[in-house]
Amino acid sequence: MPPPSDHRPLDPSRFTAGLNPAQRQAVEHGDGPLLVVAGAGSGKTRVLTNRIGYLVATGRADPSRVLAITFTNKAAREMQERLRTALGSLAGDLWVSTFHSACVRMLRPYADRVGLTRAFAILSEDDCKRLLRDIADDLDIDVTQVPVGGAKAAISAAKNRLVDPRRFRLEAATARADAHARLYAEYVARLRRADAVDFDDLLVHVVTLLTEHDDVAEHFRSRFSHVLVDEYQDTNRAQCVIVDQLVAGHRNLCCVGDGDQSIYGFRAADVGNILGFQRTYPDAVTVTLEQNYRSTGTILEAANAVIARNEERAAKTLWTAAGGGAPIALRAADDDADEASWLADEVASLVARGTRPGDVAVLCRAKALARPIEAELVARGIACRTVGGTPFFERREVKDLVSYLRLALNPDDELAFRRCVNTPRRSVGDASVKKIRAFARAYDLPLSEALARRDEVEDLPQLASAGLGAFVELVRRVAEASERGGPAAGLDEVLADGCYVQQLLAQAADDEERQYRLESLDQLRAVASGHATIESFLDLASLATDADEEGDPGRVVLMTVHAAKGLEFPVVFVVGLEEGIFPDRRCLEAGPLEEERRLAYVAITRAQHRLYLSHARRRRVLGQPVEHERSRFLDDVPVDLLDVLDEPLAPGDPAGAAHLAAIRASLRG
DNA sequence: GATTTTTGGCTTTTT
DNA sequence: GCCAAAAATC
Repeated sequence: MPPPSDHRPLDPSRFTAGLNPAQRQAVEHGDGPLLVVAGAGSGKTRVLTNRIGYLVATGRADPSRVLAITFTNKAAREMQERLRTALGSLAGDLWVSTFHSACVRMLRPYADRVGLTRAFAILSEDDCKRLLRDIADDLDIDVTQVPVGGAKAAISAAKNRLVDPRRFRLEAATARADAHARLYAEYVARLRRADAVDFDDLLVHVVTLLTEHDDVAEHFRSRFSHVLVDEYQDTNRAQCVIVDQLVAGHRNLCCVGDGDQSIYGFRAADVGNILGFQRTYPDAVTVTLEQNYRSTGTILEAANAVIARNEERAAKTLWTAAGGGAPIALRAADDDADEASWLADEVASLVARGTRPGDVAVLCRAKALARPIEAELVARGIACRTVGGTPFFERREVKDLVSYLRLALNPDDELAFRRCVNTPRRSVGDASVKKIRAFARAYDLPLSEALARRDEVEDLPQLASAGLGAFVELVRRVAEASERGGPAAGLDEVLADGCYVQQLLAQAADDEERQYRLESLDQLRAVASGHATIESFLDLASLATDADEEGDPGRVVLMTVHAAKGLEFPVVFVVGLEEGIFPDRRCLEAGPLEEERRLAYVAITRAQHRLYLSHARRRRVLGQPVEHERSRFLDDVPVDLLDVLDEPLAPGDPAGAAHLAAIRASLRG
């Protein structure tokens, strides 16, 4: 007798209905490695989601043994939701998450294997840099010669390439690299001592678990029967090893990606992973999705023309069944202000003709380029929002309060301690903190122990000692309250006497800021109350980013091209298309521009119906106006696709300018 | 020890 | 041109 079931049996055909042959092949593929090379807008998310649904519906996979990896938390949430709709209650058991969240889940139970406790803290970028600054100080490294930002980037790249401090040191060829090597070694040691990890460690430690602890590796290999990875072109060495290790037994691996959209090389992403997939898995089936369902023929033709100039790529040409559509508007502005004002005019006119502001996106190479445009839109009363401001969990007031929870969980968390020990003020200044730290270091005591024995610290002012007493007591109460009522109760304990709020409001410049800060606190409390334990709340706080926020149909959205990856908009403006800006100056100096070109390709392929491109002859960079030629990527777009607004095709060529002016005059007349 | 002023560094891009 | 950290001052 078949087991009783609460829900109707799922019909697998619902996951293949309406697919084109290539999509269907990918969804129906049986066991073994599968690579889906999916051009922009070719329905790759749909394929991935339907494949999971199909595996479950045909009974080939138990949902609780499927691991799906996405690039952002938002993508994970969306896929989770789609699957929940399609699979009903069955979807609840699926693991859909980013690499980093999945690694946290895998690492916590086995933290002791890599020298951590289960309660290890995940440090933010800020915390890491602060730690590096301390280390540089102790090692007598001059941070004006070796900026910590650069050091952090170098260390991060090394970790993602699985280069340990020893090898890093051997490969260090310059004085700066040598300084980085010394910082790296000490940084790793201190993180471990602090029972803390940075983002990259999440991957590195899981690699260690999977390659050096056979029982753990075995556990996870049998834990998951199918592994699916989205945006595979942006995986790095560490992530690649994790995936390979996880599927080492069954080899049920499905990777989806597009080498042409690999834009995270600076974060150690390695296009080689996707280009070499077939070499790693010689029996892999490769399915290529070339039909685009997103953009007009004109937009696609422009995108193809731009990307075709790259040499390191798998040949692939997107096509669409849609018509040509409107030409691409190209605007040459005098300066950044002119560009902003033109853009605002265009948006206003689009909106007047019925376009919803939320259907319009403005994309730029770097965040700073969005500022003048945002200012202009606001001045014109056009609602907009910029993705990538200070993320919620990086806001001062949020970090202050989260630090209390971190300390409640781990009383030895020194970075959290320094952040909130004197916030609100309790007469424990820098000098007193230094004394405590020196004391702890001298006797090799953990922070909590040093605090308990603060009477033995020399020259600790009476006031500071009393303040520390009150502080330790408060943290104890926070821990207690959190134990009883979750992290929200812990936060309430911090806020109970009102000192923190009072000080926060006193420091605010105006009422608007006060309002904003109070809202942050409310939101934080709301988020915290959704978690039963400090641990789960802190994991979220460490891994959440503001790209996770939902769109608003009433607002034009401004963002970087990186932030726009995976999104689509009916109307797209790509601004700042200038040599030195896009492509970026450093990349121009660094050599081949393949990644910059891919970035341009990603930008163009976000557009569904209308695409606007612009560049400014003069632009303020770090305050000073700088002259820029227009971007080479503009010259790659076939002229017949363009509607040139106000611009001679060859800048600085008087004949060309006169020629076009004549054409325009004749058109007007 | 706290508050204000000054400097300096920085901008690619982010989980 | 902006922000954060160091220095100068109260």
